Amino acid sequence: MNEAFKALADPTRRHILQILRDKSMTAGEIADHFNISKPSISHHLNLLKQAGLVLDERQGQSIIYSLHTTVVEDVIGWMFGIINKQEKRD
Amino acid sequence: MNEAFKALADPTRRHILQILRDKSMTAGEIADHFNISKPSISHHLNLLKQAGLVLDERQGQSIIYSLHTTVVEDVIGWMFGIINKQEKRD
DNA sequence: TTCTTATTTAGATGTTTGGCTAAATATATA
DNA sequence: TATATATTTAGCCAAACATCTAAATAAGAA
Repeated sequence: MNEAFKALADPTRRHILQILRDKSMTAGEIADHFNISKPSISHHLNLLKQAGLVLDERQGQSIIYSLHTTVVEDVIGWMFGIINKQEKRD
Repeated sequence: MNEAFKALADPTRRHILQILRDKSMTAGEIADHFNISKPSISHHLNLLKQAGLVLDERQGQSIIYSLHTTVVEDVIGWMFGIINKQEKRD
């Protein structure tokens, strides 16, 4: 989950997740939302993928990225653990 | 909220939050949980404070740090926003 | 006031990160 | 096969970050 927290620390990467929330997209479509070079966006996508926050799938020439929510749920769980004082940790 | 996400990206700082979940502590007591110099822990505490994740209060010679959950709740809200596809953003 | 304890500030250093351009790879099409 | 399109990889650089030691500040005790 450390990689996920690190991935979430960057505003561009959080924005990518918000964009993917609405619909899955190719790397190029995602890049079109930013004033950042495609290689840089590709690098961000790779970090998000390593963190388990997105999935990628090649479709012809393009690679389609989609949200993967399992790890997000894990992070939410961790955060709730911080908030809920009464609940005893294992 | 960007500062909170950045603060959460570091494992030491997340550990500090977990420690403070159980009870508020002085900077020194917190530092005793780590093999890191006190100035470094002090720096982490300052970042957590800037991010609104902890509060500090002087009590005599010591400074007591405590969890502040409001921003954690905001972050959780953001994360839920990522997960819940159906919910339309404003 | 002087000494001790608790904590932070200052300044230095090595590592990580986010961005870039240029080159490489993968696929589709002519 | 040759060319075009989509994306990633490689290599570079400046800024940010995590850590350290030494010095400064704040409060209490002698």
